[in-house]
Amino acid sequence: MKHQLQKLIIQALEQLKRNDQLPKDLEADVQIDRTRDSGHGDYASNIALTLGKAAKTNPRELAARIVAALPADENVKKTEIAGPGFINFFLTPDASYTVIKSVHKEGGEFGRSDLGKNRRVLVEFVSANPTGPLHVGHGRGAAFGAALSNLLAAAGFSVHREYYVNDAGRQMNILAASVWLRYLELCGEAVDFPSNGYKGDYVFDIAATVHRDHSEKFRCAPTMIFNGLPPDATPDGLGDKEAHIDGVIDRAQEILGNTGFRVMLDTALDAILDDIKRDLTEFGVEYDEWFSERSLAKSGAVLDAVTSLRNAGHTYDKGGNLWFASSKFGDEKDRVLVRENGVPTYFAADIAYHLNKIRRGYDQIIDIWGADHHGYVARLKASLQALNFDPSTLEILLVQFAILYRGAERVQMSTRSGQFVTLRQLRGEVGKDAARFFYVMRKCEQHMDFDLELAKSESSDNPVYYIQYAHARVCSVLRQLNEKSLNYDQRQGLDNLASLTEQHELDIITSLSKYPEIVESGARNHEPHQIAHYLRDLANDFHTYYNAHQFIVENDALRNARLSLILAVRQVIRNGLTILGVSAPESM
RNA sequence: GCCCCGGUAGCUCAGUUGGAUAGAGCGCACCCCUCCUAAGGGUGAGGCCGAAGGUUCAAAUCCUUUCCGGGGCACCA
Repeated sequence: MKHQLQKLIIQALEQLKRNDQLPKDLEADVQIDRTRDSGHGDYASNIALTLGKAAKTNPRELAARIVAALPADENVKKTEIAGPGFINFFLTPDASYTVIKSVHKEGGEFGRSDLGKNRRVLVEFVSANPTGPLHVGHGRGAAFGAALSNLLAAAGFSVHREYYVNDAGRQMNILAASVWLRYLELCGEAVDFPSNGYKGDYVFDIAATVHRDHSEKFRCAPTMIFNGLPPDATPDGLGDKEAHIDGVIDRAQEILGNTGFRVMLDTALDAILDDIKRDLTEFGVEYDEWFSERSLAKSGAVLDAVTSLRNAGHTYDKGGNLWFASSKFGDEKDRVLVRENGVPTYFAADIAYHLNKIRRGYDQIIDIWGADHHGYVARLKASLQALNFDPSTLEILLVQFAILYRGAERVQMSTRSGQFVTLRQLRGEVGKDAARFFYVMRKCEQHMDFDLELAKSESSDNPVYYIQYAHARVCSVLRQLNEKSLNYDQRQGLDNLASLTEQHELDIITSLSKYPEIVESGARNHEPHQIAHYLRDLANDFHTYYNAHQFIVENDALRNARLSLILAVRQVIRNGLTILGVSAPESM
């Protein structure tokens, strides 16, 4: 409808230009907005206000000319000029009813748009290090990334969902060493567990797997490991936990050899990655690809990336390290690519990864990161720019942590102690649907309070419940219909939409017609929360209607018309919830 | 020191990319079931859009300055 009105105005403007009532070279960006107040009609355009100056006429007079030049349209009942020069459009009732027919005809496809024109988008999200289970911070990235991907797909983009597996690097080595030490404990050795090691219970489980499969093959005396190492950090501030754990890793690699160390690492990686995959699947989050960091190093892509930067003349040696002059491209300072020991940094691998993404030919690349990584945005974009790629093809969205509350009380979390709230625990407590919905209720970069009590409550205070209940209620009405030995006659319903004249009904029809616009604007702005808020409003419209009117009435035509309307509501709720990854139950 | 995010009703937040009289939920005060789920609905009170300048026909929205919260970074992946 919006686009249609836009066309009408453009035609009117062309007409005026031909009549020399407007300058020929006038460029106009025709905006059509929904009115806030129904007294202002259904849609409004501010075109006369924006063109007033360039056309050297006062806006109201210009508006009058545009209206006079406007071609007739069967959907437009009348136009009015209002306020400082707005053109208000009033639609005919028939035009409004069309949306119900569209919903019935298009079903699950209703609301889809071709905004994306099939352009290929890669969305990378979660990508948590496989060093432990996902926690509630990752949960928000997962829910947001999945919802955004679905939303982009609904808006006509061809979406590729990807998880970057950090299966190389120091953190994995620390994990492998941690597993080994726990394994030694299982063998009966007494170990001073490093303060910087991974202390979660899952490390014991992995160690037990190693012990079961390899018995005591990797056993050695702890003194062989710890003698002569830099001391670990102590509570009084002495020692160095980083130097200590690095020492432990070196000893582990010496004592176990490559293959033995690899057993620790791979057993851990397999177990944790499997767990993460299962966790995400249960959370309703699916991926097209799990991209391995290790594969980049193996294929030489990391060294290629470094070489490319060097050949482009943007690197230099200092203090034994190879630096990238990222400050020339907007970063606040230069960054190390390859350390003096010859090991490329995580950053170098990240550059290689993004070059790989670009070479795969996506029109747009979206990274969804935790907000704690925001310092990396500038340097990564700098690297793409240095290699002559357009940095705007890469869009990095930062997701803030969610702070959990139980009622008014803040839930404490601590990664250090290994006692964090996992995503799995959260799902167990509030359920998948509530978790998915609550996570995407806010803009991603906004801080969020997640109230566990509210998420669990079965009342109208809880928006998930409220929306799902509206869906279930429609289903319930249909069951009632059957109990009264009546059937829904779609044909008759859609032929009698004109009998829907109650204000509640007209309000719902307006809401339904907004859905495609919400999908577009949500996709354009990367804001799935728009869908969440929209569904809340639609559910509210429905419950209000339900309370005010009977649907199962004597009059066949009216009854079927009303049923057509509420079935359309059910369909749109279902479509919206599907994008958010929330189920639409038939009964509750 | 630098960077990011936020400041809108008592609370939690929307606000259609700058539009007409700033919205919703909760909470509060009243009210509504012989009726498809009261797991619901209605009415009302409640606002200097943090502050000050600026940009223009028009600013909660854009720019500058400033105040107050929250988070992050300072050769670690």
